[in-house]
Amino acid sequence: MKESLVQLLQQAVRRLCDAGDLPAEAVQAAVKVERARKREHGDFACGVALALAGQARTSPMAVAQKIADSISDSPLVDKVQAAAPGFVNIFLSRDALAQSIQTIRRAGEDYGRSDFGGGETIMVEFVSANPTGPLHVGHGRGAACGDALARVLVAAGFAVLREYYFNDSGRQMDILALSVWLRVLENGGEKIVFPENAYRGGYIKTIAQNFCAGGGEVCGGGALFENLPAEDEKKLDELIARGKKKLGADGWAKILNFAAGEIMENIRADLAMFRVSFDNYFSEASLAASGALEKTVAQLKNAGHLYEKDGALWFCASKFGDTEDRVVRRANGAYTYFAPDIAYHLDKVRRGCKNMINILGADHHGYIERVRAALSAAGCGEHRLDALFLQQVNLINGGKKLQMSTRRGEFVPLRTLCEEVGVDAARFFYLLRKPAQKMNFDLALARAQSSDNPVYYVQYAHARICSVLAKAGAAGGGAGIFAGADYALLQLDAESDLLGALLRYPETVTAAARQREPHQIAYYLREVANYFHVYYNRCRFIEEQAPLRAARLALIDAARIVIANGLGLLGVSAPEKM
RNA sequence: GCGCCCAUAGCUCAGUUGGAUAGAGCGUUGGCCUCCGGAGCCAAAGGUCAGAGGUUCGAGUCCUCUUGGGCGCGCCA
Repeated sequence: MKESLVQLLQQAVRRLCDAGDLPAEAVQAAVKVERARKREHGDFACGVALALAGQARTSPMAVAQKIADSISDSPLVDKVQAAAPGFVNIFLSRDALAQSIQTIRRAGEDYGRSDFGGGETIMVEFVSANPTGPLHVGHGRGAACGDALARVLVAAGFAVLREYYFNDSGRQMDILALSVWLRVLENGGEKIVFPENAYRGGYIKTIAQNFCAGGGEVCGGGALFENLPAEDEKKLDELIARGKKKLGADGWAKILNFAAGEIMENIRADLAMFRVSFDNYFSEASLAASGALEKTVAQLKNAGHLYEKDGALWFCASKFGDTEDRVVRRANGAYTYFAPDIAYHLDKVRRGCKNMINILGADHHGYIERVRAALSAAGCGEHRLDALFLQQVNLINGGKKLQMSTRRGEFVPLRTLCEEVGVDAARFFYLLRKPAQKMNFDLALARAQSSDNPVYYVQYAHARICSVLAKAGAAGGGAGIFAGADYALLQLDAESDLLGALLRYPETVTAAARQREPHQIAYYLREVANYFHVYYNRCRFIEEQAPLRAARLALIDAARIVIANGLGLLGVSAPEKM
């Protein structure tokens, strides 16, 4: 549609240049057409005349008039007008509009799909919360956004892989094991001093109980808390060392794996509840186990991108665009988290991902450059790695702003939010903000305002349409309620507004995919719902006059399709009744 | 100190790769159901788009600076 209009305009400009009405170089002017924002401005508008006026040394209005006059007839176009200060406004023909209702209804569930992505593989990595605690409302943003983006990309013609990467090794996991172990001892009646900076959440106690119930045994603490270092983090490390000594490597691993397993299982259940699914859960520990980690380091080393300094092994990231070099292996022989991350992203490349999008919290923004640098160093520079940074979700508690912390046990579980307001409202709530916008979260407020959630406005429009269609079907004896429609009778402003919005759906989907901004779909749907509700109040659909009735029912059926498809992209249900 | 993000109505936020008179929800005020679902519709009030320069026919949007806020800068993850 847009393309053919651009062509019409270009032809007109060329004709004027050939005729000498415009300077010859005007042919090269970029002709852009955009949706008109106001009804008086028609359906599409073009601003070339404003740009050409300088070259032509006449007023923009005169140029616009010339262009409007020399546009050739087209079945698409009803009329073309020049408008101050120099826009060319295009009004589509009723025929073109009527046909588009049929186009939408024929496409049905496929309306809005495109091959914009050309079938290219793209991996969306999101959530990726470590198994140290349940998902909280901060993770919910990543889950809602990542899942919606993945759905949008699928609709835009990409082959999408969804992946969850979790760090199931390293110090965090030891702290988790320690936390559980101490709670187990506590259950056994021992007197413990639970460290301030271990995992304090109540779920740790539950895991400890389950561990005991499952026959897990642990040795007692004894002098466990004597002579500990004063500094908090050192204290944890010492407790971990004592625990490992007491339980032995196997005993420690048993409790660690049990805890991580329980938490991961819980996370998966929460994600399923939140209607988020992954093609793959990728374990960091598996990279070491499979030898991929060693292999990656060797590969970089052989290529001459690693060097030793102060006993540590460094990657010369600064040669590949990062601001400084980064440690890959510490002086104590342990790898940093960066090393497996390199191996992981090389594995993505190995699996054929030309494009990778990592959805990360804004606090990880320095991180993506170094991984990119590593990809270039490994000769995979042509594989594109992008990050979508979601700004922080702050927790508001009694008017005070806290940052959510799994360690301190300060968070609201995602599950709690969904139980309070429902999955639809929760997902829509997250998707109502663009990624770069920070977000404060107050459960009490969310609960109080849940009935104001615009999701109901959109769902209500869908349910209303279904209800009208059902009634019309019943009244009309069932079949054929759309038969004999005369679309030329749709002459209300409310009708052209609604239809105009419906026609914008496909480009809204590709824009959301291109800009990685699923929130655009949410705002678009609110607009469509608004046009529908206005229409609903403006006239009756189940009309006496059959050709008009059928046309109106077809139009709202098209609206039903768009709303259902759009909500589907957001992972929100489109109920027929509410 | 360096880097990234943000600043739009009383509050929470949109604003289509620069377009015409800057929009919506909530809140406030006043209207609309004998009729397809009132979780709806209509209207009013509410703005120096943080500030100052610049680019452009045209700037909330792009560039520079200033102010104010968030985050990051570890051989933590």
